[in-house]
Amino acid sequence: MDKRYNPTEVEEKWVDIWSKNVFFNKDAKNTFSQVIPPPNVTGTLHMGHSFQYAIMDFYTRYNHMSGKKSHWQVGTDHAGIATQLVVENNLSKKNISRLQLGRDEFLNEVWKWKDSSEEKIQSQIKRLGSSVDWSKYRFTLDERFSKTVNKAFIDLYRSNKIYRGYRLVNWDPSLKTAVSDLEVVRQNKMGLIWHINYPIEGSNEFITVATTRPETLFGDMAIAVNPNDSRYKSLIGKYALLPFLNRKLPIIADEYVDMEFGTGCLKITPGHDFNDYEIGKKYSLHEKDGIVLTSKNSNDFKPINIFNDDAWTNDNVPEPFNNLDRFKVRKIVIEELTKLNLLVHEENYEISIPRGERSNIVIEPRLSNQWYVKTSEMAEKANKEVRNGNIKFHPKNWDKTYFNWMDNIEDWCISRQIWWGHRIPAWYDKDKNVYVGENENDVKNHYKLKDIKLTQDEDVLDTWFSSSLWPFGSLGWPEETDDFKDFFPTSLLVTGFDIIFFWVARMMMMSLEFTGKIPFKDVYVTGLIRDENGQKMSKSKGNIIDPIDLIYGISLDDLVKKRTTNLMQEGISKKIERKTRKEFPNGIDSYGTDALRMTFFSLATHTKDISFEFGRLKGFRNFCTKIWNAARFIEGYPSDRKAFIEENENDKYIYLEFKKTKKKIEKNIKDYRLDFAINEIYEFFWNKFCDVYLEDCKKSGQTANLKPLLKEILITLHPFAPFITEEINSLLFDERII
RNA sequence: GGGCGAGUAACUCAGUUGGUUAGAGUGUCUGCUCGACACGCAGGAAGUCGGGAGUUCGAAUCUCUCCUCGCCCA
Repeated sequence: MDKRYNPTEVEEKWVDIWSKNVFFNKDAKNTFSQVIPPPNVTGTLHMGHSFQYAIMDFYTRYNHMSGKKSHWQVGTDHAGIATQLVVENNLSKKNISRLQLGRDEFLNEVWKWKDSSEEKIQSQIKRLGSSVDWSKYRFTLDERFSKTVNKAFIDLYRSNKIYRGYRLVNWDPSLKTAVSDLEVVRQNKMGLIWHINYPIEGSNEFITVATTRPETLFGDMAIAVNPNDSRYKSLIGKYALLPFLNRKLPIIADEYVDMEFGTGCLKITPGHDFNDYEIGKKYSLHEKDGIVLTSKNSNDFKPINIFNDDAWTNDNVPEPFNNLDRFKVRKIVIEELTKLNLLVHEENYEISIPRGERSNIVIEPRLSNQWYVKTSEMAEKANKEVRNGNIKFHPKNWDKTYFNWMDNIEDWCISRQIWWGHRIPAWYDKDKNVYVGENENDVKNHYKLKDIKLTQDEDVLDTWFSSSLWPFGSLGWPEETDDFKDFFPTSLLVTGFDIIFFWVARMMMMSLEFTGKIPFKDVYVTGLIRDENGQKMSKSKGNIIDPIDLIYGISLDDLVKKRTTNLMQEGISKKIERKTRKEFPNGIDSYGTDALRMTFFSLATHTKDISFEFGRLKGFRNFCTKIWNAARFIEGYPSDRKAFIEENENDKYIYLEFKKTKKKIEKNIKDYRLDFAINEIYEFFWNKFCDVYLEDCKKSGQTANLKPLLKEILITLHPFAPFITEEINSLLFDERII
């Protein structure tokens, strides 16, 4: 054995072996299975991925070594909006726009990007030593998985669980697509609230409304007050006149209005506010000849839309306000109201601004046709499985977060007005009738259509729709494949708390819907990896650490270069460089994958935020060296003994300790406490095996047990540190652990 | 407004059902290049466990309350 352990050299050797050979207990009765949360093909993997993959690989290896047929399904996600944006940004650097290229040409570009990103991701997964079967690799937009997605959509549609609806959605005006509630991030900020006078018809009086969005007044359809509000009782039933347009707005009374808020009078703008939409629907507001009417017939409800898809004002807005950006309109509206003496008051007010998760632009509620999944019934079924304990969260407390959302779940908007994704399998005739099916022929057969012209829906599905099918789709569903039969439902899901709603909950709903089974039994919810100061790692903060750099090490200059190239804001690069040079004056050392893995395990505590610590990484690198050196020492005491035989007090002591340690580790693994487990093995190996037993063997000269004991220890240690254990095992015993 | 979580050694964190002198890694201090290992060995310092009150023979752990910080939902 070399005097010093050289992790990268050894690891590369095993990476090569493990990525080509699948270890598989093919005749075992018991199985263990899990699916990878497919990483987005937007670029490369980060610390969070390697953290979770370490845990997944641990359980795959551990279960394999326990004799189970164990399978870890690998794959990647097309990540619709995210990937499309990356490619669009790259093209815009060359001054090419998506529209210039056209749909097909643009998609070609995205596929090219996907190929290169996929290749990087695959090699990273391999480099971490992940024990997956590459022959079973799936991509969410490959032909087979697309069939799964289509089938799911069609089945849901034909069983009335998907519908198309014209209603208010979260609209991203820069991406020009609808996004789901979950893709909207709220930002609280100090803003302004304006008090505006609306004249009362046939009098000199005014009614004063308070609003944070004066620019939407062109879409106003009513004024609402609380029926118990004595200030306004006399006005109920009268009309207010909308400034600039003189549209007659009914003054309606509804308990919904909070008397304490603003003036106690709300302008109702059903086309541009979710709460107002509900009120508008309740009273079926509709405009006729400049008068807004109410009715009991919900079909009458017709909200007024004042924006185009880019959130510029449309023709429902008069001169000089039309064809302008919404923020400009706001400015002019305020100016003109002031001129008319209708602006009463303006004050600071804390507002909550909805922004697009991806684009960061202010989201505009917008009326449009979209596809929805009915969720309430599915959610109830999923909840039951959690309540029954058939699906368990670890740590348990996450079920509260889960229920908090599921108990208030809304229908899920699944259509997106982008190009990269699963095209919605729906066709329209010239009268806009909808036909859903696998393809045009299938549609014509199913609906018994004659030779009429059909056009396919332009939209694609929300990425999370396909992801929700992943646990069974990736295993072959709807085909009854061997993998599906053997490995579904899966045993375990390892994922971050940030996607419990996006993904975990939706997989449960879809899995129960299509297979009648739960998708997984245990959900191991991990925290999110932060930097050493608990800060979220991000390019703009300049605190990103690439797991590969921890494995191989990186020079200071290269690290600075990596952190400062391709920044969105060029200005911050100096600051990032200064910070980086101060924090890593000598760059980053090479630590090796085993040390990184073990660090992750020790950090896998039950907290939400996990600060990645170099101190700990160093500690585990030292541990690897310790293991190597102990083995090197033992190598010097050849022995033919195959099994450990208790011959003296020292032997009795260590073997008992070893048994106790193994027992504790097994319990920790069952409880999903790898942080405890790694501490147990660390403590045993260093403080008991090395410091006590080895020293004692040196003194007594009774060394025949060293090799057999080391062999047993290597096996226990293997899922924690697969590379070094496999290497030592092959050097000393000329065998393979796995 | 509703929900969840955090505050323990210089730093980052454990502390699993309340039980001897509160643990780990890193850092730090002293001494050691002696045949596995200086990425090491031997030894040491370091904590009024956010504040206050209570329950208990006994509280970092349970209860109440206050302070500070974070996240999620509306």
